[in-house]
Amino acid sequence: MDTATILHADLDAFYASVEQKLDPSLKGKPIAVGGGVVLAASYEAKAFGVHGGMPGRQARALCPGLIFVGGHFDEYQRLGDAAIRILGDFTPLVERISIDEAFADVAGCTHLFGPPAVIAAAIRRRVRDELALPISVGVASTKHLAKIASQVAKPDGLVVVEPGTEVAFLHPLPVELMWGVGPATRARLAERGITTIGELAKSSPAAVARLLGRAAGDRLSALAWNRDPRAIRTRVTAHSAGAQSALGRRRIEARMIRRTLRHLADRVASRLRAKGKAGRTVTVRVRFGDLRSVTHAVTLAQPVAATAILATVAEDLVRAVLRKHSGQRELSLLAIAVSHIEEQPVVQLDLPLGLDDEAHRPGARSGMARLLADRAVDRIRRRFGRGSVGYASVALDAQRSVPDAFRELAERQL
DNA sequence: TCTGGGGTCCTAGGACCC
DNA sequence: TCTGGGGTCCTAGGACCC
Repeated sequence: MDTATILHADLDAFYASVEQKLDPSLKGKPIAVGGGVVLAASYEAKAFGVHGGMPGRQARALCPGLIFVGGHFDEYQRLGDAAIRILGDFTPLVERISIDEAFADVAGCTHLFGPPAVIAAAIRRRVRDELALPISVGVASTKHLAKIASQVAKPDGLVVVEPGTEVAFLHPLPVELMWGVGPATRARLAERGITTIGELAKSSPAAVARLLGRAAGDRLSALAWNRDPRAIRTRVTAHSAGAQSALGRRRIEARMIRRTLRHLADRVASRLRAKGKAGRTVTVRVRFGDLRSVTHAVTLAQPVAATAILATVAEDLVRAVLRKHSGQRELSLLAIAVSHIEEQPVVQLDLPLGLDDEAHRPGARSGMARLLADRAVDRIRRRFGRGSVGYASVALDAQRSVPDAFRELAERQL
């Protein structure tokens, strides 16, 4: 690894920066996107301890001058895409990892644009000039190190780790800057007196593996010596799709569970259908009033993409969970996820409905009929918008804490 | 610090097969 | 009577990331 051609580009406090760009009077002020829940905070707000996921009132208590803004979700998508496109003007080797963050390998384009550090500076300039947004970039020989470099560069900075200086750069830094070290791992390492990446590097890999498990131990030991060459992956598709809904604290009640699961199943299944996919494993998560959560899963013989079937399977799973935890009185969250996703060849729309065995049972609606009904709904929504048609009981449910537009920003390509 | 939503990966145990 | 090994799939839970 004697070249440093990997870039990691990361828009700073992205949603909040977009709001400050759209309304310059917000510049330099502590702002939070959201209302009941903080979806994103500006640096000025973060300085007070405000962060994403925090309840609005708690944020207001921490930061009395905090300004709440509603959120321009379409703008986030548009500007995020535009920033990634600027990377793409330099190289096709771009791996986007979220709406506001991507890796790029510029090894093949230095003859056109100059050394990686020059390219990184050009990218930052273009994002500033064309989009009026701050962006930090790290340049290094590996993805992981480039990512750490961009973190160190924040806000609105550039850090280049020259070949040969990697370990000297890495070792004084705290372990929690490593990808994969969160609160639990940090605490476990700290018990052993390990707080810097250098201290981790000097611990025996066997000891680290005993502490954190084989895979995590091996990986972190490799990272600590910058021996983790991962390739840029330009086409990454998700292996699962899910949706969840926080409920506050509600008494367990069948009708409310039904409605919530319908809505979640609709979100997940329509995404699958839009990509011609279906999944065999259905997992539900139930979080109780005491915030303890339980998952339950089933793998089906046939993949599902029909809303009604997914909803029914999910209801059965949730019922089983509730039977097993009959002491619980309240729910705080329900979630559905579908995995084992596979291509679902487009079914012949003109196939006679009676072909499905299920249809021979009196009163049963066949899987095929359900899929056809879903497709009709999908078409109407494409023409007239998502809210134009849906399950009536669900369409009325407008009191969700997070807007669907915000959820969509986090969805990954299936 | 218990607070939102969409994801990934790992571990461990059990079932089942050869 | 319990002795051996390897592989795959499934489920539940945990940690982590943005």
